[in-house]
Amino acid sequence: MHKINASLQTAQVCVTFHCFPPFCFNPSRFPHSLMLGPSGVHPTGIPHPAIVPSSGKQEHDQYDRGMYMKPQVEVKREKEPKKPVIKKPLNAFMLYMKEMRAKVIAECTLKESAAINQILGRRWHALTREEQAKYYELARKERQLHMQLYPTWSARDNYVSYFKRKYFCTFIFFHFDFYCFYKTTKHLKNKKHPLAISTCLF
DNA sequence: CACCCTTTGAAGCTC
DNA sequence: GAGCTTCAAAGGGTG
Repeated sequence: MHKINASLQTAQVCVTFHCFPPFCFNPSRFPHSLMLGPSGVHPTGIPHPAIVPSSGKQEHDQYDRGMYMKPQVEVKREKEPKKPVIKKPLNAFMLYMKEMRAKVIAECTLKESAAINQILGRRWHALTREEQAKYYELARKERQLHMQLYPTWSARDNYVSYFKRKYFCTFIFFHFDFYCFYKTTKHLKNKKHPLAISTCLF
């Protein structure tokens, strides 16, 4: 009927309701200030990682200049072209991970990204200031390039605030409670479904 | 098949 | 402005 995933440890909350398709929560449904055309080519015509075809899975090559574009596979609507999303520029650690991941996989014969990232996190801290500086500089250049290509882009374009999530949860719980209440009272008149209490908790 | 896990850093949000 | 939250990448694991 419904599925609620709440990960407090990572402070990332995801709510998916299968029983109420119109209310299905999806960050991509929030408007983005800057979208690219179907070809994935930026209006400036300058090739960049942010530019990737709107269809198909994201590809990762050696210097993936399409890494800023993410096809909105979350939105499942037929006859509606999937609009690409301009992604955040990678920070220093992300650039380091991208470069060293293959090496760690080869060394440790691991494939699970969570474990690999733990190793990369430890190795990152083991780097000297000079070694880290190389990646900070790379990240700075990436941000500069990103800013040049997408001057109107903001990280908030891909940002779903806690308020929005909380507000949405309240909204769907209210409707879910109402649904349960309705289903219950169809058989048990004058008995309120206990789930209805959850609405008050928000 | 969508989401979790796991990391750091940048940027957004809230108070 | 401090402190918290989200999202960038990755891909095996999970429900």
